[in-house]
Amino acid sequence: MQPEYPLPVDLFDTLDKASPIPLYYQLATALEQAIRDERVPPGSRLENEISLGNRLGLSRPTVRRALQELVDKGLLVRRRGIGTQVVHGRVTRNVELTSLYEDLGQSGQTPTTRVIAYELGTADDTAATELGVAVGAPVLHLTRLRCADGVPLAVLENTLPEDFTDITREELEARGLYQLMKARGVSIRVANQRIGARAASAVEGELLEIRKGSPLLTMSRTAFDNSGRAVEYGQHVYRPDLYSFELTLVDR
Amino acid sequence: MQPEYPLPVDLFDTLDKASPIPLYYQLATALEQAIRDERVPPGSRLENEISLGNRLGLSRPTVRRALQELVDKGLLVRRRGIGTQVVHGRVTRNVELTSLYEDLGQSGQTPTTRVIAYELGTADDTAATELGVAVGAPVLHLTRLRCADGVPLAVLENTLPEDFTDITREELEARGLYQLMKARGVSIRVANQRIGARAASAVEGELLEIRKGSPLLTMSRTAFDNSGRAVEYGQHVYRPDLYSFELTLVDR
DNA sequence: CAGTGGTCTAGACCACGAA
DNA sequence: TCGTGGTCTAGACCACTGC
Repeated sequence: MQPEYPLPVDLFDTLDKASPIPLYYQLATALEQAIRDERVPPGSRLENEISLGNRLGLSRPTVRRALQELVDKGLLVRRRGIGTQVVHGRVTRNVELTSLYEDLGQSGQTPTTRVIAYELGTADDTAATELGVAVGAPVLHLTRLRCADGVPLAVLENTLPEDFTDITREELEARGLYQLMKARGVSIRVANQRIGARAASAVEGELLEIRKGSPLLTMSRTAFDNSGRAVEYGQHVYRPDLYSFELTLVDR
Repeated sequence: MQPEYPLPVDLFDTLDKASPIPLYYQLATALEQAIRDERVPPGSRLENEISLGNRLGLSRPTVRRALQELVDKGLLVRRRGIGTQVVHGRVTRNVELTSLYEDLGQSGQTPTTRVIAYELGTADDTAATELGVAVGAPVLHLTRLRCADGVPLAVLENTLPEDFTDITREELEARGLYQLMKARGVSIRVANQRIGARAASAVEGELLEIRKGSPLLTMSRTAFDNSGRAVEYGQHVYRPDLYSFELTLVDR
């Protein structure tokens, strides 16, 4: 069996039992950073959870919860009777429940938005089904062009329920949609997405500065807030040379 | 506050404490089925976890774990001080760690496979990086055409490490790759995927019976087994009119 | 056999939201 | 003030692995 890798104790000096941040989260974050920095090498076998808990002054369930977080992110692999190992190979980021606007900002690009259409209308069949409102109910229709460092990247079409009609064009050009919704006390908890591809229409080609008929990456999404209500339906298209989706799948 | 929805007790008659199947899993499965069948209506508020545990003869952590499974799947939403609610709106399936072959079978279609290329070769730069082997190391290169009910659906290119060279063309035409690997004692635990789009090449167009230059949905994936070793690198292209990816994102 | 992770219990205290 | 979920503890038994 592979010998266990002694986790540097100083990794966990940052654990603060008085902090409002949960202990399992503090531990998971510290360990994740150590793995990403390769201070804990790929493939190495970690110390068992009981002994780790003793060294850290944490109970076993707390340690387990921290490790499970990293298993779910695809960074660790555990086997009964064997132990816990760091996955070989590059660790990648993941599709998360963030907006494109924030994603771009975090990857060092400057996002800008142009509002193409902004209209109070009524829900068509698709929008009504996705948002769980009646056909013909008042909704807000948005079409935005999102650019990164000035290069057109995506056309974002969204339908929102009536209570977001106080969002202005100016706000939409300055911030991401999720930020604006959050500022109104609505935070997104769950989203169902479908990712596909199709050819660009003439209008899409013009907006994205590509030829009509070229491939587009498509994503349609319905998002729900923390009470389970549908608060957004979107149909987005992306330039595939500039954007793609990354995700990590874990068997559990 | 919304009144709580009394979970039908008979839903949980199937709980079997003697079964080797974990109790939290039995409960999660039973409840998921009840939600999908709308025996528990969308938006309804569930009974609190303590009382649920008492009624079922389970401890609170066990009940919590079952509920958390469904939160992670996007079926439930929980709020402190409020309670647990079923998400509104359609419940969708998810991208899971299964092969296309199994996916098609489960959705009632008949998958078939034609092996286009089968060669023992050496790892190029990309494959070596992804699989974590040396450049020039012996690997198995596969190209397969996957059809559903006789209609060409995807071209699957894969690179496997040396120890899978006993997989035959005949096996590949009869089963999915993951099934063959599992039969050899290798089960896939983690996979990193990137989903994008591009135009079809002439060869791809011919295989998939579409025009050269039409849009393709692309997926590249590196998969790891339960010891964290990379066991597969694949570059797949799909006909976007016949295939798309569904996923559920949850904020945690 | 000894060591590992997987499951389960019984209870405690806390933070948040609603009444 | 009360009920809810969120966190944490201390311990138990089991299943699987490798020696």
